[in-house]
Amino acid sequence: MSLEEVARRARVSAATVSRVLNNVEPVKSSTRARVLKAVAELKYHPNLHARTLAGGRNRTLGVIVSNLANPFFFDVFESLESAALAAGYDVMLANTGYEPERLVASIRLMIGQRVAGLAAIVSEMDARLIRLLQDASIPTVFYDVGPAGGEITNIAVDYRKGMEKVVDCLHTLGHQRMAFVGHHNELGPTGERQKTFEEVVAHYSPPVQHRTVTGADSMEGGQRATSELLGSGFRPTAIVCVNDLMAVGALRELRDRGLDVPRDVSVTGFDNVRLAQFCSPRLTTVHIPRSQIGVTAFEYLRSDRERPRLAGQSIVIEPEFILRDSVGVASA
Amino acid sequence: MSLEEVARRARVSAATVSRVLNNVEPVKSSTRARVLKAVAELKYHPNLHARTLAGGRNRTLGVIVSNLANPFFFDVFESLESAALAAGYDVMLANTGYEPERLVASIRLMIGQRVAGLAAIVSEMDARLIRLLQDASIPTVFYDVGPAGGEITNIAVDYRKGMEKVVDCLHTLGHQRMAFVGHHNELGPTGERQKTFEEVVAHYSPPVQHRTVTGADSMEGGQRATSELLGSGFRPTAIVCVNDLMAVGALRELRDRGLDVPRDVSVTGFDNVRLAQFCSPRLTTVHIPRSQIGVTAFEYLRSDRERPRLAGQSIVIEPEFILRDSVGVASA
DNA sequence: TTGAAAGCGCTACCAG
DNA sequence: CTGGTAGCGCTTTCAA
Repeated sequence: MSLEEVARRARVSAATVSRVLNNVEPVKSSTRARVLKAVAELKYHPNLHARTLAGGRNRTLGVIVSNLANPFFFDVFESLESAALAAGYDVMLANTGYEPERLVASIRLMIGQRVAGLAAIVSEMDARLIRLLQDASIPTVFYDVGPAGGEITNIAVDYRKGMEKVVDCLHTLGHQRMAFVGHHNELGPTGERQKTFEEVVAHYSPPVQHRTVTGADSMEGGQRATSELLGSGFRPTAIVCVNDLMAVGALRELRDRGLDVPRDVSVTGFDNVRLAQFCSPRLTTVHIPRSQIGVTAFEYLRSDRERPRLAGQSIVIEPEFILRDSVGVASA
Repeated sequence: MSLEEVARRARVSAATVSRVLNNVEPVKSSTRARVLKAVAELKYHPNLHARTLAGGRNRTLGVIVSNLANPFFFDVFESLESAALAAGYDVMLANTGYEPERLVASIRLMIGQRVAGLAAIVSEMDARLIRLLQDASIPTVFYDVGPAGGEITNIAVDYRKGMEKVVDCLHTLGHQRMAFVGHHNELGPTGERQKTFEEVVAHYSPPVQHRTVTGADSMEGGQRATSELLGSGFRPTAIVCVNDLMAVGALRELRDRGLDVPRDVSVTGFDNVRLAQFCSPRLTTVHIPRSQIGVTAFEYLRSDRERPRLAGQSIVIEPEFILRDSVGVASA
């Protein structure tokens, strides 16, 4: 089933069918009608591969994320996608599950598809892969891969500031024994949160005791890490989690051990995903404007109108501390 | 950057480069090495559109889901994807957000891409769209679109049985005033759950009072629907939710109103997503084997080995009732 | 073991 | 307003 067959049936040339399908250039309406009729009768659907090959153009954007099961990534994707759709772009999504091989495969796929732009919202990006993308010379937006450079745009969130507020708040409430529940991936944004936590905590005097544990980026991971933490004998009065998802896991573990939040232990999350308001107690967290990230990424990827090329520049987004019920004054 | 250029640099023909890249047919290893070297130096990535066009074949499967923000859909997708990846297929994902236009667009996209198979895990599928897919003659697996037919495979879950267990359990515990929190989409699986609820509830004597409200398929939707329910003056002792996500929203609303679960009101979900064990109280629900659905869907889509063509047949999956903390005996 | 050439289905340019 | 035709980049016979 091809353009050719439609052309034959409508008794016109392939060129004309193409014009009708892309409604471009003048086509007599009677001809147009005849073509459309043939298209319908033959149940014809243009082959997108052929179209892209011939046209050279490509209105498809690629998005790669680390963990779609974490609402943070989904929200960023969703806002980027709807902005793109509204502007007439298609979006391809790839999920790596933090696995380097899948990241590589996804990048190759996107390059092979000759996407018009790529948003890499992943924390496991390494220098080699960045090079790969640069060499392919496809417009790329990264999320927190560190210093941008060349044709690369980098969107960063000022995690440090957010994390400082969290720890300061806890310290002010009298917490002297804190723990950090992070996840396995030390690179990128989540690693930065952990580093910041440890640095900030180290500055207090009298000193604040602290300890760090890690787990998978999931509710189960948060629960296990918390279990390990508590099993180690350390008795934190506050647990700072790398994100909301893991914080919900921490909440579960604490409850299972008969500990009350926030009376016995305070807990904080990060991201302010919707779940943070639906768990109980409601999570104290740091809001990261995910839809702003998605929309901004798209704005730097679209190429129809002239956009400022921020070569090597990083755009920084400010997070916002949100105090809710999961935090209270330090217990004995 | 094309095959041609690589061929030129390696001083071989395009055909040979193609052979090396697809490692097929005999190629002298010295030639192979030369080609690989040229590929690396040129940072060449084959154009997948050209490849698909020329080859005719296509190892890409399409998956369309209604709401990726609901873990149910994500879980099905994920298991299907990993089965597919392991078997050497690529997977394209499209999310409709329950919007009919996006469903149509997604289907057209998949057909245009000439995917090797399509899994439509959506509840808003209508007869017209099913025809569209049939006409495109692409192997398709539907999720609960009702009676299958023609080349179509349909995977169904015996919701009725699951819902009966839920209502029976509640009735046994003495609940005489029940409410159903459903979502806007009356078609497909979720509509069936609602219908079943109403039918089962109607059978009891003395009669069980009941009422149904609906909202969006999200935690917020569940909260709002519950708010509307309670605002109407009806005082259910048990709230049966169409799925876990909305049940978590119901939990939130009840807590906000100072009602204790399960002491004052019992709540049930459906699906048994991971969240059901991480909220509190833990949700009584019905387990739907999502990974089984994903894997099964893939098995009916793969075409390398001969598979039984279940024309017009429906395969049925059994759900399992899971009693947890969100249910208790009826309050006064 | 390798090369030449014929498409795959479509768009875009050039005539008419 | 419409048709002819040259590619787009790759795979795949068919010969050599």
